[in-house]
Amino acid sequence: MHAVKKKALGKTSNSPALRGRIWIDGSEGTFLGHGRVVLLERIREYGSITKAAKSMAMSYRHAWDLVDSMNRQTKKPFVEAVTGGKGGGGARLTEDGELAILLFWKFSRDFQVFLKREQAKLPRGLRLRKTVADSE
Amino acid sequence: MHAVKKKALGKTSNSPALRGRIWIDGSEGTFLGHGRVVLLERIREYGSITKAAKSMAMSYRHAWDLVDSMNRQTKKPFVEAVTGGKGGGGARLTEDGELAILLFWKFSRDFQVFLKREQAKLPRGLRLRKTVADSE
DNA sequence: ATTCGTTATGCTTTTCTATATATTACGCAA
DNA sequence: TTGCGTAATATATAGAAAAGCATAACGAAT
Repeated sequence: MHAVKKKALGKTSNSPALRGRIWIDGSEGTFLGHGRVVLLERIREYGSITKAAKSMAMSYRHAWDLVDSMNRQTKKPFVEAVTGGKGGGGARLTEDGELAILLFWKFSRDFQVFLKREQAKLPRGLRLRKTVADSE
Repeated sequence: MHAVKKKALGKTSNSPALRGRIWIDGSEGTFLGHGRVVLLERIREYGSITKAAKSMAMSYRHAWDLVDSMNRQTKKPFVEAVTGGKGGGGARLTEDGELAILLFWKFSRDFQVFLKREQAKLPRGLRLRKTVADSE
């Protein structure tokens, strides 16, 4: 990471950063979230839950549970898997899964815009303590 | 472990719900979040970290850690505590703490508005499965 | 029939967080 | 001086989530 130095560091305090997370809920609770959507993208890319999980440093068990959770909550599944056969099988992203990805990223982009706007609204009143790391 | 589950009503609607959480970050990570702000309010109400924690079913240890984390990251502390004395001591919310509460709730209200607007934008395309009646 | 890589599934272990418990310090008041 | 209720701090326990591990089923290719 490259730190941009604009002026000499004086006694000015940091401006706090806004952060957030968003989800789409279904009948069992979480239905779509950042991690799940990335997982869907990786499944599309690799055609395999195993490879998708590995590419995210996630256990296969966890990845499978997430896929199963999504499939249980949709009328039409996002991922269709086959066992056995050429290459041992694999998994495929359905058209609905594709749309889900688009839907969530749209939501996510809107959210980032929201955070940026809120950031701009922050009053100068709130003074945070500086850190050593901020000096480099 | 009981097999009794909350009876699910047969919903005919399948519109997904949007959910989210927001935080304000400081030099050590989380600085302000929903739980921390409620804690500040309770400290103001009870004048005691112990009573505030109890009112939230939160361990004193955890509450103290949160207060300490906020105080470490602000230039001027949000909570001032005194040990010993009449009643054994207590804790008091500072003016900056008061402003922090207002600031966060404003952020939080804006976020709720955002979620409502996003909800309205949701396409009818995404079909979720209806709440599953117990088949056991 | 054997091999192969993946899905699917159960069980165990690790990890992280918060709770629970215990102890000391504190200072006013009786 | 003693008692009281709180702050402050250390250590231990519990619960949940994820990872790790083991194993069976599967079906095309060889």
